[in-house]
Amino acid sequence: MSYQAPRGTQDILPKDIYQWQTLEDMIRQFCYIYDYKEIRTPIFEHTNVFKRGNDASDMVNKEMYTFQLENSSTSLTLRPEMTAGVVRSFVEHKMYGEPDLPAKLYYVGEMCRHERPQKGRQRIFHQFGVEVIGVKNPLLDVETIALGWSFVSALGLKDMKVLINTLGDDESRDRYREALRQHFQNDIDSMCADCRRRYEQNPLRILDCKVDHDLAIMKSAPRMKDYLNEESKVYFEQVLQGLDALGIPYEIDDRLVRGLDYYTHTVFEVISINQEMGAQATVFAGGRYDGLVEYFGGPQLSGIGWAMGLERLLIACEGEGITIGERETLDVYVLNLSAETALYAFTATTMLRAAGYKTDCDYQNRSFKAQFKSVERKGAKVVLIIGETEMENGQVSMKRLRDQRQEVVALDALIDTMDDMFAEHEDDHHHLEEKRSI
RNA sequence: GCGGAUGUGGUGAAGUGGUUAACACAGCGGGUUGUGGUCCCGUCAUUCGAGGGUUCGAUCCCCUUCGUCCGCCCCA
Repeated sequence: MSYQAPRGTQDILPKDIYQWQTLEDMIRQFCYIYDYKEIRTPIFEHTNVFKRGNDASDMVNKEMYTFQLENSSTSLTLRPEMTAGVVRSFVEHKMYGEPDLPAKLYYVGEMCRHERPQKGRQRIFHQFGVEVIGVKNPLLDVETIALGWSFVSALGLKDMKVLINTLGDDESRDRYREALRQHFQNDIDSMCADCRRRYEQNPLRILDCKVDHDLAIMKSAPRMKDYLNEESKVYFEQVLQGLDALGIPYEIDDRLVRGLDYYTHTVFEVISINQEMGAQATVFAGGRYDGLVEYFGGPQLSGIGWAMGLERLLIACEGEGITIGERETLDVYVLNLSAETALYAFTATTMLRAAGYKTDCDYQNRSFKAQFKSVERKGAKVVLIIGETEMENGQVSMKRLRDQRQEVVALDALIDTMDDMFAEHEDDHHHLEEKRSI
């Protein structure tokens, strides 16, 4: 093999595409009901859209596909996430000036991160996500979570868990970060290398260290909730009350801090506890961001959003034995018996297609047997058999697979006969209506 | 970025330093010159991820490289 797709990327082949199409259809239906509008932003942005001065996350600092064209001084980056691009767009198009805020947006698209691939982690992967920007109301935190939760529930996923926490506002978080630094100050040198790094970059992440998890110093570490100011505390309580009211189960996890630097207040992570998930169990996750709109030059408006890894969602579905979408079938297969009748058969095929019947035929002059196997593989409901006799008489032989009924009809009467035949059976009829309505 | 496993036809897989690379499924052809799903027969990898090296000779030994899988890290 001389050419292969780059590491961590994959082709989604026709045999699997129905899953993706079904998933995307469902996503659009859900967002339609919640009155969220789709937004499509560029697949690359100016690097500084993602790389913002204070950002210490690995995603931004180590995993971005950043490039610069030879005769240009502009640095561009393939998007590793959508939130930054969406907020940039929100500000650039002054959506904050539109009536009926908040802007309720959703997207589906591929993201690029230069990570080491493993189960549930690829270099190009698909995310479905929502962003609600312009109004700060705990009910919107609840609404976004509810949208995602009802979506995964509608798919039939049961092994799901909502973990939630609050980081408070900037003031609360700064005070907490300082408290953590002081707490670990004397012991940090004896802790693991990762923790020493986190101590500098993001002390909050020390708390979910797996290596040093059992140290006494961990257990005695200060808790976020003790550093929340009144406003932050009330906000979080209102979010939880909303979730209670909707009957969405959750666990408060005060070690949940999230990796992206822009989060404030609510942060959450919805994980699958299914065995098949491997090490990457987070299906969708997100939080509120108070400072981003302003960062991009807009007014001081808050937003909330989450992103869902669609490959991970499919793994979770597979783990729970959920199949998405149905096998495609064919209305008619046109079986041609000789090279001499090929054009006649092709004409019949074209007539059926023009009438809205999903039709395919043979292009290889294969044997009767081989063609009939195609009929089965493709799940055709009706097979048209065309040989020299039919052609000479301007007819076709039409066989309905359901009851093996076969008749010879004039080519001119083919479509009428098909319509009658399909109308007899309710499922077939339904199928026909669907086709006709296109 | 670190660690471990792995790579033979469309698929699932045997295999050995020595000339024709098992077997099964799928495909295709035929038995049944025009009615399938069963059965029978035939056919189907100058080639063992790629590139180099050792050797009289390498799919099997060595090196490099690429991909895949799993874990760490990180994240969706």
